Amino acid sequence: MKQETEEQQDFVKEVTKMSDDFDRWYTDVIRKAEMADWSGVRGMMVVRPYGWAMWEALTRAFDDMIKESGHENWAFPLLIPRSFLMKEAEHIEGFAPEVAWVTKAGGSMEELEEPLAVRPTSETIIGAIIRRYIQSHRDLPKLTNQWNSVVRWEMRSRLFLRSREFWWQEGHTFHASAQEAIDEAQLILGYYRAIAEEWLAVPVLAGKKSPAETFPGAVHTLTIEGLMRDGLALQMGTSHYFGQNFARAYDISFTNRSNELELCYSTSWGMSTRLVGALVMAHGDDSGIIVPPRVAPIQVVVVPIFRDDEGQAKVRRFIESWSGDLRRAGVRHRVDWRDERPGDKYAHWELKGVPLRLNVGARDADAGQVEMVDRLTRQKVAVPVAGLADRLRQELDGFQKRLYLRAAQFQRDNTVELRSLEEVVAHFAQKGGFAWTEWCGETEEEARIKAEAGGVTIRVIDDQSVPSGKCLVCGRPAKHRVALAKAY
RNA sequence: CGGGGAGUAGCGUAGCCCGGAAGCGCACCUGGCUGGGGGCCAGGGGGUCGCGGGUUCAAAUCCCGCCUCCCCGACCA
Repeated sequence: MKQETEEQQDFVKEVTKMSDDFDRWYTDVIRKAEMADWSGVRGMMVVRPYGWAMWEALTRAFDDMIKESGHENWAFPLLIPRSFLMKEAEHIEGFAPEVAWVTKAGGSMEELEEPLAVRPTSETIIGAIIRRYIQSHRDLPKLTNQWNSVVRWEMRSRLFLRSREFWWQEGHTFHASAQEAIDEAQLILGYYRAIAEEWLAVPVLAGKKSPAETFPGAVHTLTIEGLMRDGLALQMGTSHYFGQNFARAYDISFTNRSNELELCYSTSWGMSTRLVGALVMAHGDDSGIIVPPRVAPIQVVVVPIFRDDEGQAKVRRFIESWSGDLRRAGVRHRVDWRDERPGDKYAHWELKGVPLRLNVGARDADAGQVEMVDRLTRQKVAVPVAGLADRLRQELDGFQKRLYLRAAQFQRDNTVELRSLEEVVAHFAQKGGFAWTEWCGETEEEARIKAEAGGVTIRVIDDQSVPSGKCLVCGRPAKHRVALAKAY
């Protein structure tokens, strides 16, 4: 009895193993890595510096991309009058269940004349406002974006993946032609793909969503879907083409070259702090998370090893002789001078997913080298300090690539080709991952898949390839090649 | 929002059934030995037992209400 208790206590000290309980592992690791926490306000998270820094890396990367293609950042109101929100019927119907309302305000809690919605997304308020700035085709395209947080009254929350408040960017663009807007949505999807694959090292499937999964009010929705290590898919960014739906609802029109009044074509697109959760779930292992170098707040951690004051001074001088080079070379690094044992520090930084660790002791100082340990392979190699900064940059680059290849291999290993609903049901009863198949395009058939295969949905439609076979459900000629998965 | 479980020091928990001095492990502080993969010894500090009310001589423990968290569903970036 006593032993059992001690074992349990020993166990809880550690992070839950990923293979034992993925959900518990996920929460444990995010909290122990000091990325985020629950706040005490139901469903609302606090993002801690280590997690926020990863989001910041993504925001900088994406902000650069959209600025390059002419987008501008705006700030639009947090609160949206009910009347604004109500104008696009399909849109409000889609969001109604998860909107939080402000109905009272001021010291005496006076009832407001008109309830204000806390934005769940800003199509409506931006639509209502942007019309003032658009008169002529010369005012188009209007390419807006804002970095903000939004509130959705979710019933069930998970750190980063689903919280009642989350941080994101929402882009909203207005164009003079349908084709231009369609191209815009596609352009942004490409950016999201780059963020996922080149920055987060997560390979994704990209394509259209099925009508049932299309954003409320959109003509079509584009998505990128990544695969997490538990076999569930995760939507990592979406881009919507609205046609003239929102322009019609909000009367956003312009005078075209022929001096006729015409409704704008619009898009919207977003990626959120969910991506930080994606990084955790796509790369983590039993030791903790693994952060892709390009978004890592700390790319290289230096662990000094010494016995006494004299040894410490020696190691310190040695580290100082090259750490300036790392800084100048843009290698984000930290020297861990905490008064802990080396083994403690190793475990600590592995949990936090720092890609490279340099162990540096007196012997290394004498030899003019450091011991470099890789978070992925755990292999230790001696590296001379001459040219260290360049070497580390190469290593980080290689690490980023290996991390991507590892995730790509995982995706390949967990992707199958299926032909019938029976096969789908049988497959997803056993495993996760993606399953390519062909579908007739009917919403009822899609609903049957979801119902019979326990929540399996169409994640993406691959419009590039032409289907040759029959619908997996009804057997009629297929219209689309689609990837199925269980998803978050 | 429906069904189930839980909230005791920073973290993880015992105690609750059967009311009667709030304990343990980790973390933290001090000193010492240590130091190349989670080390050891000694001493020490830290608690509105989630919040509010009730029952009782007495409540962490029983009763009522609320808040928060976890799991399962329906909803979802």
